[in-house]
Amino acid sequence: MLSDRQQLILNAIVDNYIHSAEPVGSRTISKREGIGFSSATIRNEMSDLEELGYLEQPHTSAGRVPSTKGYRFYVDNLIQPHLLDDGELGKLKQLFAERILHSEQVVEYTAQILSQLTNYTAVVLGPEIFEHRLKHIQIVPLNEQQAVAIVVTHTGRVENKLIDLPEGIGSGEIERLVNLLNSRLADVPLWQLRQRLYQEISGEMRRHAEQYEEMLRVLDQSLTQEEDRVYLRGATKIMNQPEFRDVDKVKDILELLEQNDQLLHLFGMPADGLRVRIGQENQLDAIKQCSIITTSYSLGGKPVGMVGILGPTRMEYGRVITVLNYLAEGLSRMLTSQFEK
Amino acid sequence: MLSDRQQLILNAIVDNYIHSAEPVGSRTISKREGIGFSSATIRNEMSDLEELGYLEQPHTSAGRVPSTKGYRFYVDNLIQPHLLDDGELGKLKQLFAERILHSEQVVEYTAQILSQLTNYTAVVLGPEIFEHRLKHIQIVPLNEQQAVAIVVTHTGRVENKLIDLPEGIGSGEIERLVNLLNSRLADVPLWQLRQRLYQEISGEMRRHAEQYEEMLRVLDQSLTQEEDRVYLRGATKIMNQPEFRDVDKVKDILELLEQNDQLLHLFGMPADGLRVRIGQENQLDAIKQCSIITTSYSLGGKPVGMVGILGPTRMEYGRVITVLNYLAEGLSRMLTSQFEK
DNA sequence: ATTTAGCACTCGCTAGCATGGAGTGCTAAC
DNA sequence: GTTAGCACTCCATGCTAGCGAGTGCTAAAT
Repeated sequence: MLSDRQQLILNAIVDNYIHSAEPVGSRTISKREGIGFSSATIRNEMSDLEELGYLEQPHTSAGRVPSTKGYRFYVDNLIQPHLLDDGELGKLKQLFAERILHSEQVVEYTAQILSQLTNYTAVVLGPEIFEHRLKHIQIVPLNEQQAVAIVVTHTGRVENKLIDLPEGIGSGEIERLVNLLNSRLADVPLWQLRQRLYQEISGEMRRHAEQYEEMLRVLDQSLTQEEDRVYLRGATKIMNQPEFRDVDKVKDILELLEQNDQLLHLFGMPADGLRVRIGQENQLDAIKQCSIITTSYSLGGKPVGMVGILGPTRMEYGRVITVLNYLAEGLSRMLTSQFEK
Repeated sequence: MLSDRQQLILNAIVDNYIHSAEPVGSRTISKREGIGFSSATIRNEMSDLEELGYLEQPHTSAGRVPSTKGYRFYVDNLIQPHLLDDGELGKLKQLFAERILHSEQVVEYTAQILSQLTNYTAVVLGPEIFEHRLKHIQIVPLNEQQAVAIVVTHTGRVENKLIDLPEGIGSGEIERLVNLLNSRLADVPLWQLRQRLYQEISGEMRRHAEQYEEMLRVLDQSLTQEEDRVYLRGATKIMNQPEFRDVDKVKDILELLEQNDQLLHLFGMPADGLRVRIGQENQLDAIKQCSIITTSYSLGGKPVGMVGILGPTRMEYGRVITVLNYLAEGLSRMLTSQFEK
């Protein structure tokens, strides 16, 4: 375990490096407020910290830079709560003040504001809607062969999909089907829909089994359009960082961000709650010099979506975590209130 | 006007520069197939072409590079039709073979393929739907105050919007309203909808004027969500170009591409048909070293959307134009057939 | 009159070298 | 245990020389 003084020095080094982006030397630290030691003492401690793996030296006779392990210790033990100023708080509060908006739109704005406020790349995953309850099903025939199937949830979310109509089905039959489905399946949570659909159609409607199959497939698909849930904002912010003045590095990262499925993978949730992945801890080579911070927002205590930040390892962890927590809480509150209606 | 030989040489220089990205010297040209002159002769011609403004010299004792005026002449007079190979044609044909897809999805894939095939950034604007005819209107109440308004067009496009319900309106009334609207407004093109809505409600329903106002506003808005029509793919491709190895240049461009409204402005249509904007011809500083090629696709002869490419001024104009034309034609055909159903 | 060979000249690019400065590591003194 | 002092390392910067690609001009060739 690190001594108090080692922690003090490590903290100072990380703080300094986060803001200067330059390797920090012993003299810089010894001059800092709250550090009462000479540069020589600091040098000795730095040497120890390097040996322990918390610091790295780009080359002999350069200052020290935190290693992944160093950042990890900083994030886990040293980080201090960051207070938001009035301007920041104002922006955040405003976001949740809008009343007539689909939850998807709020999520989109969240990504926007998150990126603006932190100056890093923001990724937000829209809420999974399995908990949403069915409000209305509609099938609108377009011609003899095709129709649009529409599902409305009680939160006002609308999903639609083009479907093939079974041969020879009449508009009357479609209407009967829709009425049946609406009367039997109203208020059923979407995740139960599939199962319930099978139950309900066991009776009189059995003879049209194939068309229900089609319906099932459509509903299934319209509820699992995961890719559309990814909102990415401020992808170019990474270029503001001095350590990313190299096109090749930036290119790898931006190419990654262009792929929705990769984003879903990077920011998708195994864990709920705050999660910080620092530099080398990331699997993908392209972002081994980046950190990803994510946290989940929830609906009735159950995590349904994610807000996250991608930035350089040299990131303002304290600030970002504060903002993320604030937004996740806000989204959770908003979703929950929308749900109780 | 340029002499035949000057045109021949200009053509050779542009072709060479497009592929090498290096200033081209007189010897390079004199060695080319089909050019029977010594480097000294070429040098004299180059000197003339520079004086006329078609070429530029990065510095004395460097080769020549086409100026904007040079590219312009090349595009307008020298470009030769480019033939697509089997692999490219296959990809293109496959795109339009899918049957059960919303036109929006086809447009999205178009952007993808366009970028893949050209290795430049692709922008496609989804079709304006003012010509689409109304198939179905639905209002689904969520609670006492809110409802979702849904508009389905005869092409299967679905638009929806959360709306506030007028105080004290009953579900019976809503149903009557929806039935009325559907019976009176079916098959009306969306651009007439607003006007027709006013006509139809003149009679018995007049007393609920405010709620129709609300409806009107909603329909209006849901039909003018222009920003959502922009599909951008391959934004990072610009980084493959040797002249964009500088983060600052790339940053300006990518920041521009992040803004949907700017894209709409850059690729939006004043003109129908092919349009090439080369380098300095562009208004925005960020893309003064880029070229934008756009063409429109249409529905029944009337342009409704755009496909476009953004690349370096040193772009493979011939190839890009061929691919763009092919895709625009394909989209037009697809839309038109979808419309006739 | 046009084309071409020849040659001096220009200019960017690279390698090599000296210099300065920031920072370390070690040692000896406090 | 802490600190002052000092030699040492290594990067960054600036300078210079040499190289090479390419030009522009002139004079000779067609």
